[in-house]
Order: sequence, then structure tokens, then C-alpha cells
Amino acid sequence: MGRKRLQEPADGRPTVHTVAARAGVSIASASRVLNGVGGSPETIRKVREAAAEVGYVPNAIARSLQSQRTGLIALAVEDIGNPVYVEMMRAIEAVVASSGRQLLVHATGGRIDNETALLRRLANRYVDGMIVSPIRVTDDHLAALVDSPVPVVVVGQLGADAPIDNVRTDSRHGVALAVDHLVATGRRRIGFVNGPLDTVPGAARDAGFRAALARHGIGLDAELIEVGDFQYAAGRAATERLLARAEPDALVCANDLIAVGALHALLAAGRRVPQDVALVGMDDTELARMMFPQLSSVSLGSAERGRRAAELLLQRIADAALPPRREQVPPSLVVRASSAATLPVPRPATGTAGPPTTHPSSEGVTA
Amino acid sequence: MGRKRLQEPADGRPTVHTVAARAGVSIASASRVLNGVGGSPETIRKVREAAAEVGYVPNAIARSLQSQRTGLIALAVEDIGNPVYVEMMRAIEAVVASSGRQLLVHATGGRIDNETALLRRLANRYVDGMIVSPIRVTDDHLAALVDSPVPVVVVGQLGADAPIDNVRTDSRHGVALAVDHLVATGRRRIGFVNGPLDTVPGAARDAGFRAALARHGIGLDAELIEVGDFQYAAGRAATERLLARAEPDALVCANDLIAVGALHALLAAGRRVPQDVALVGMDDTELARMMFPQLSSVSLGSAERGRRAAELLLQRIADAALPPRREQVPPSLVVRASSAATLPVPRPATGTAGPPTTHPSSEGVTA
DNA sequence: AAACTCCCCGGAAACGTTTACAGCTATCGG
DNA sequence: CCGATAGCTGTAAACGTTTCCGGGGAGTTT
Repeated sequence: MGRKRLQEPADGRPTVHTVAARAGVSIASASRVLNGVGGSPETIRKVREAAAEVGYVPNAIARSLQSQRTGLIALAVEDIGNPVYVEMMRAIEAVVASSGRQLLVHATGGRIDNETALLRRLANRYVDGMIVSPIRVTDDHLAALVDSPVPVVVVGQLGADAPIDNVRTDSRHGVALAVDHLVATGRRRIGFVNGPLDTVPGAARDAGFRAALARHGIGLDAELIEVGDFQYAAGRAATERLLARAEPDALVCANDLIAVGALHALLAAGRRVPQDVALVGMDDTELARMMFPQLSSVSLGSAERGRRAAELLLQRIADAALPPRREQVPPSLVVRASSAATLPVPRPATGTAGPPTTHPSSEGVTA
Repeated sequence: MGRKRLQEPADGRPTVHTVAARAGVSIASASRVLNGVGGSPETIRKVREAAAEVGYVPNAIARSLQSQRTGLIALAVEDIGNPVYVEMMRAIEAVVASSGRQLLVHATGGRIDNETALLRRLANRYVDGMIVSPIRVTDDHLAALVDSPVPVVVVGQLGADAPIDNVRTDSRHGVALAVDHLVATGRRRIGFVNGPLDTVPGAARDAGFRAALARHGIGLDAELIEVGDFQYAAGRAATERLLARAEPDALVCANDLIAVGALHALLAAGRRVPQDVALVGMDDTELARMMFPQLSSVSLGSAERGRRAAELLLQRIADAALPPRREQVPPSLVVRASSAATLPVPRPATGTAGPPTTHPSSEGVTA
């Protein structure tokens, strides 16, 4: 009398003890059968039966405590409403799923405390690894990354000496590609609608823009630079402010959401795109192809970066002793109607790309 | 000699035992201090010091095993690229965060086995509760929902008698609102671009469309109905097929992604929106406001549904004995430029809404 | 000064699982 | 016919944490 251990926990859910007792075997045997390793035919039958009768479902937490793994990978991004992260997520998900794990996504909403808290919390073993793509990096942040208990891979720029697996692109060069293209097609008064300068991508793109103009010997006109958030509404508002005081013949936008906002502002202000103003976005997301006219955009290889980050993470999970690695994905420009060279045709409002095809990804010319 | 328990696990991470030994106290005292309950000033100092020295970070899995809760809530949606889910997620995240928990998102990609597997896996205690928004519901699925070990709330239509907390809308009525509006503004050849009919929303919207036409005494023309996926590219392709064989004066689309695809197809085919063809989407996402002209859309109260679902879930987590509840959020129509009544003006291509404001959400007329 | 209260501390159990180990039975080969 | 072997089984330890409980010391009250 007086069993050593309660068989039915307070919430009534059966445990392996319940099953074992019901089947008349030890918990070890029950566990073995439930995991499909060993057991005589008779035992297997009894345990299976008992498990089915009580509706046994294993407690994943307990299992993880024992096995030291959860089979979950987390992805933390700033804004899940930004299609670039959706593309990245899809690429990661494919890799993660092929390793038999599952991907969970967390939106930090740009609140940096939120992201640090997530790191501190989730990384404490709830997941086997994390991929994070921070847009602001503080020292505190970096510290949390470095001594995370689980492997972490960062997508995005990071201090040069941080001992963290890292996949990046060169968005300075990306902006340069856009400027080169616009200059080559005759534009001279090139505006720039950027995201916040205190973010890593915002700062890099600003530097890239200034450097590119200088390289072409075009003087910098502060009136042609505007800053907002990396979002649609902010991009539109920023472009309205810019148009109220200057007359650009081209606009480079720091991402596609901003570019869509800019397109809206331009059309509402009566400018024709690309005849009056050429427009180039950045990230080359599906959104760029959804617009009319379709937007030129600088691809930063987001899907590729996601894929590589996932691979790095899986490798590190397999072998924690690997040295920190860094990979780089080059940007490339995809030219579409929004920045097509304006030809003699007076009003080719439907763009020069001809009738849209059903394979949008095949449209555009990679430069 | 021969300690009862290893202090340093193989992976070298310190545990509460490490800290306790170093501080010269019992693990019970160490745990108490680390949780901020009790402890003499001296003990507190010693433990804090020891913890800092070894870089102790608690193992969340072990803690959860003991406390029977993880503080995590999962949201499973079909397609995270659909902005409607982004809006829903934001609303849920706000409620969840205010309860001190964290939200994790999982994209099922519409693969139903994926969703069932997720339920079976995540729900086994990795999270304290789940919100799922399935678009296809099978019996197997339903069974997995019903006997989930953790509370589940479903957003979307569900069998009438399923004993599961449920927040729904009336998308049949939503389609009716769109049709009523179009008929009232003089449209008669109204087309419909739907998602797959074997999905719950697809079927409901199809039924709603047919019923609405019948109510207005408009005969059904099968040529004006087309079906694709609930996505941009599919919506565009479906609209191209429809335009190749029929000449609608209005289009109702089963969601905003499809509507954007339709807009693209219409413009590419040389139709003016709204003069030649009026366009109404569904879900009233940010995407509808990002288009030019801005799209009319039927709001299905996604943010509100998300908010309510999260509240239901938190209540159920607090009290598992509650009876299953069902809530309903009414649809409403938001009229914007894409379906504005065509007035005597010959080519008001910029729409009738006047210059865009910086508060897009204040635009449009709710009907 | 005795009794009582309060607080702090350490031992041990508990959360639910997997698994090393050892003992047992049955089978097989010599 | 007996010893070796293989396969199965049960006991118990382990994963890392929280918490119940009882013992003990210090301070307060009568």
C-alpha cells in the first residue's frame, strides 16, 4: 500500500506510469515499447492497448529534459509584416523541416528589450537553436548573443570580431548597384528614402548612397534625402515630405515597403513612374512584383541568406566546437518597369516589360 | 568523496548544484535566492556572487517540468505571407504579452498533415496553449484538436457541435455586403475570384456569392466565376483566365491577395479600375490600402478575432473547466477608390478619395 | 527564564521521461 | 545434459528545477 508515486497527476493526464500499471509491466518496459525499441510481442500488445485505452500522450517537456533537445528552432525577426522576412522564413523552414525539426517564429517588433528578453528566455533550452536578424545591435544584445546557452546564428551585419556564426550581405554595395543603374539611364537628381539611421541597415545604406553619388561625381543634395521607418506608411509620408521640397528624377528606397509607399506618394502627386521619376526598391520581395508598374529592386539574397543561416545552425548544433563562421551573399539588381529607361515613347504607362507572365520570378533583368 | 550527483554536466553548463556548491549552501537555498523568495542577506550575497561567477542561467525546460507551464503560446496559421495573418498575429501578440507570456508563430503551409503533426507535437506541453486557424478541417484534424493536452482556440468556421473554443466571422455575409454594394452602384456582370472550394472559407464564400446574386435576381453566369489559390500569383492567373472568356463590370475577390492579383491582371489587360471594372477584396488588410487605386475590401475583423481568441485562450488556461464558447465578429465593408461609383468625370484615375492622407486607416467609408 | 514565534536552512521528494545495469528465462549448440 | 548466449524485464538513477517539511537558531513576549 502507499504507492511510491502518484500515477494520476492532478490534471488527470495519464503518464507512462499509468500505462505501465494498466498493462501490468514496469515503466521501463512501457517506455521501451512506446519508443519502439525492444519488448516481447505480448508486452508490446499489452502496452499499446493500455496506452490507447487511457489516451496516453507523452510529455514532451519531460522527454526534452532527459534527451537535452526539443527539436525546435526559433527565428526572431523584427517585423513579420515585412515580406522580406517571410521569404527568409520560408527558406529557413525548408532546411529546418528537412532535418526533422520544427520552426517557430517570433516577432520582436523592433523593441530591443523584447529581443533581448526573448534571447534570454527562449534560448534557455526551449529551443535547440535560434536564428536572429536584429536591426539594432547593442552591447547588451551582443552579450546575450555570445553567451546564449543554445547555438545562435545571426543574419545581418555584426561587429567584425563577434564570435558568432553570421550570414550577411553587402547592402552598401546594393545601394551602389541601384545608383549606378539610375545614373546609367540618365538620372541625375536621385533621391533616397531611408530607414532609421540608428539601425544597422539604415546606417549602411546611407553610407552606400553617399559613397555612390560621390563616385559618380554627383554632389549631395540634403533635400533629396529623407528618413522614416522601414514601413509602408512611413515610406509614403517620407516621400510626401521629400516631394514637397524637391524635384527628384529618381528615388532609391531602403526597402520594398518604403518603395511601395513612395510609389503611392508619387502617383498621388501626379508623377509618372518611371517617366518622371524612376523608382528602385530593395530586398526584391514579392511585393515589388505585385505593384503596377512592377518595381525594380535590389535583391539582397534574403532567401539564400536564410537558407545558409539554417545550414550553419544545424552544423553548429551537431558540433558546438566549430569555429565561428561568416558567410556573405552578394546583392544584385533586378530591373523592372519602375526604372526602365524612358524611351522615345511618350506614355508607355504599362511599362516596357510587355504583358506580365505567370512566372513573375522570371521577369526583370539581373544586373 | 563520490558526490551523489554530478555538478558539471557533460556540456559544461552550470546548474543550480554548481551554484549551490560554490556558494556553500544547499540547492534549496540557492533556488530560493535565484527566484527571489527568502534567504538571509548573507546567503543572498553568496548565491548571487556564485551565480554570476559561473554564469548560471536556469534551464527553462527543467523549470517547466516542475511548474507545468512554459509561458509560451503558439499560433498556427496557414500562410504567414498573407497580411491578414500578420494583423491577427499582432492583435494576439498584444494580449499574450500583457499576460507575461510570449507568442510563437508556426506556418503550416496549408499542408494538413503538417498542421496535425504540429498539434500533436507542440501541444504536448511545449506550449501552454495554442491558437490555430485551419482552412481545411478533417476528422483527424478535429480529433487532434479535441483531445489536445493543452487548451486550443480555433479561429474560423468549425463544425457546429465541436466542443472547442471558437471565434468566427460570417464570410457568407461578408460576400453579400460586397455584392450589395456593387449592385447598388450599378454593376450587373459581377465576377468572383475565389480560393479552393475544398477549404472552409472557400466554400463559404462561394455559397455567399451565389446566394447574394440570387437575392438580387441576377442569374448566375458560370463564366464569371474562377477559382485559384488564396494567393497573389494564383489570383492574377485566375483573373487572366476569367478575362479571356468574359467581360465583367465588377470583381469580388475572396481575399486581398487575390484582389491584388486581379488588379494587376486588369491593368495589364487595359481595363480601368474602377471605371471599367470595380474591384472589391476581402480581409481589409494593409495591402488593400497599399494599392493604387486603393482597394475596397470586406473587413472580416481579423484583428478583433485574434484579440478575442487570445482572451478566450487565456481564460481557458486559467480555468480548464469552462464550457466551450463561441464568439462571432460581424463583417463590414470598407469602400475605397477601387469600387467608387463612377461619376460623370471621364478619367478620375486617381480615385475619388482625394489626395491620400497620412492616416490610411481613416480613409474609406464603412458600409 | 521559559515558551512562543518567526525566519532560515538543508534534505528529500516530485515533475515525467529515458536508459544503464543486472537478473531472469528460454533457447541453442556442443 | 549442461553451459553459453540472447532477449526480455524491472529497479533505480538521471535530466535540473521547485517546494514541502522538519529542525534549529534568534528574537520577542509573558
